[in-house]
Amino acid sequence: MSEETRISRRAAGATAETIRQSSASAVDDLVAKIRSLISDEGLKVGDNLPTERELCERFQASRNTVREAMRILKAYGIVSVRPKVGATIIDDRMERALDLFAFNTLEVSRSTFNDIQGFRTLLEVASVEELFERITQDDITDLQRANDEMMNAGSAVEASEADFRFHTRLIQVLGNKAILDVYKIMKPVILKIMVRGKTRRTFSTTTFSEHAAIIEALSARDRIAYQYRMKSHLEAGFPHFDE
Amino acid sequence: MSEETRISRRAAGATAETIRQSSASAVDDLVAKIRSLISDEGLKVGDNLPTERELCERFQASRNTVREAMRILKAYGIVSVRPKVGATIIDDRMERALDLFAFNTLEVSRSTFNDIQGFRTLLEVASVEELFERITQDDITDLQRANDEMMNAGSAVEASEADFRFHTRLIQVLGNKAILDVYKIMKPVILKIMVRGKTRRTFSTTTFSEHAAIIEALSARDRIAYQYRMKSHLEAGFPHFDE
DNA sequence: GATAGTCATTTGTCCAACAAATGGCCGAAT
DNA sequence: ATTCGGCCATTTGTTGGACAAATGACTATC
Repeated sequence: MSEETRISRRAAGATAETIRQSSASAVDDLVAKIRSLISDEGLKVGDNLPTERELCERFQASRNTVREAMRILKAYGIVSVRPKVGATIIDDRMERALDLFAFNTLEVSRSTFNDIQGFRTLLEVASVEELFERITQDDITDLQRANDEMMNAGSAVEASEADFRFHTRLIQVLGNKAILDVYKIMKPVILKIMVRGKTRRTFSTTTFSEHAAIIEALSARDRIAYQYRMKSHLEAGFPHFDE
Repeated sequence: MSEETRISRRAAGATAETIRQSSASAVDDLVAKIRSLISDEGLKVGDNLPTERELCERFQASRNTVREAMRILKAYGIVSVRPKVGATIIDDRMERALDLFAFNTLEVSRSTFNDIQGFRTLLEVASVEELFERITQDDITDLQRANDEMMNAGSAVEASEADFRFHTRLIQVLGNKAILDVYKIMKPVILKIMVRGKTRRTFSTTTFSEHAAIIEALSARDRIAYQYRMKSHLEAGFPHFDE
């Protein structure tokens, strides 16, 4: 490296130092600056940030620094970055916040079972009005397919995956991203609950007909039957968790 | 750059490709690998990760890739990085989850508002049976206290905190930890929704009487009145989010 | 008009160097 | 012997530059 280049680099560093908003690192400053940029320019979900190289110029930072800042914004669910397209503003903060809890899957205790199944009862049974208001024939077809896949699964684990897919598909009908995210986050625990005390055979007999009965109630637009059958279905695993 | 260096780089890239766990980016893979490392080695809070350069060697990645991965882990509240000391394992995930929404840059979008309030309607309105089954005089007393505190709050922010306390106390009646945790995670978003289009005065007039009416319905064990009033209360902020 | 190919742009990864921070070591002063 | 200050080695922080890979846009061809 030539001497003059080194000097100019040092000078650039000193300049950045004086401009620096806080005493934090250059990356953290950059995150703050990009945040300001978003609010100052009034950027909304769907809009694009400047390219990385433009951000380098604008804020006098190297591209690696910009990239580390972008990684933070990505981790926060603020932007989605794609090659050629650039950084698009999104709002996945809720999903990210919930993600943080999916890190550890501990043993499922009786009380955890009660809490999770109680939660699911609220989401899948108490939501009956919204559910019946929105459900279409396509939804019912998908539910039937998931149930068939569960019956034909090769193992208990595969079957429980299909079982979960059935319930997720039902939640999806509500059209509420926050609820769907929460449901997905609970997946590891729900899977554990599903396989507990069951064999591959149980899925293709008992569980399959319970699902079929639920689908039938949905088709017939029979709220009472739906609520009764879903509630019973969710309580079915209860005896396996006495502790 | 010499020709042989270029070739070796290309070869290294190919090797990484074959080893790569998923089809995701090298950084995402590295995050997964470091997480595996943490659980495989049984590392606990307070322990240190290998240095960045050691991670480079171990996982055949460049230092920039390692650093971007570390930024993600930092953003997730899994590690704390200090010069000379290195990356120490921490557990700030809960705190980080709450921080996510304090990220003021992004306004609460209309769709987020709809999702969150829809979720809350499910939790606070559709849970009416369970709620009325469990609620005691002590619960009602606490609700009244929270409502009084909201009226006497010194600022809109303080009032919204009390407002949130009121609703959290209600959720608490359900006795379901999973639901309560999820509600707490949503706190920052809910707070934003609460202050939207409101002044300190609004809290001590409109919001206060809405809460009072809800408490009255709870005391009178009037399910229908409770559901109607809570639903209206949750929908009150709706006009402020037309976009 | 549809389609396959190329081209340019943008992100993704790598490398090498130096700056800055800091824990630990060593020596001097008391 | 102990304490304090300064030096040193180690580690993270930042920079610049190069090339690979992905992909949207444009163009030529049929």
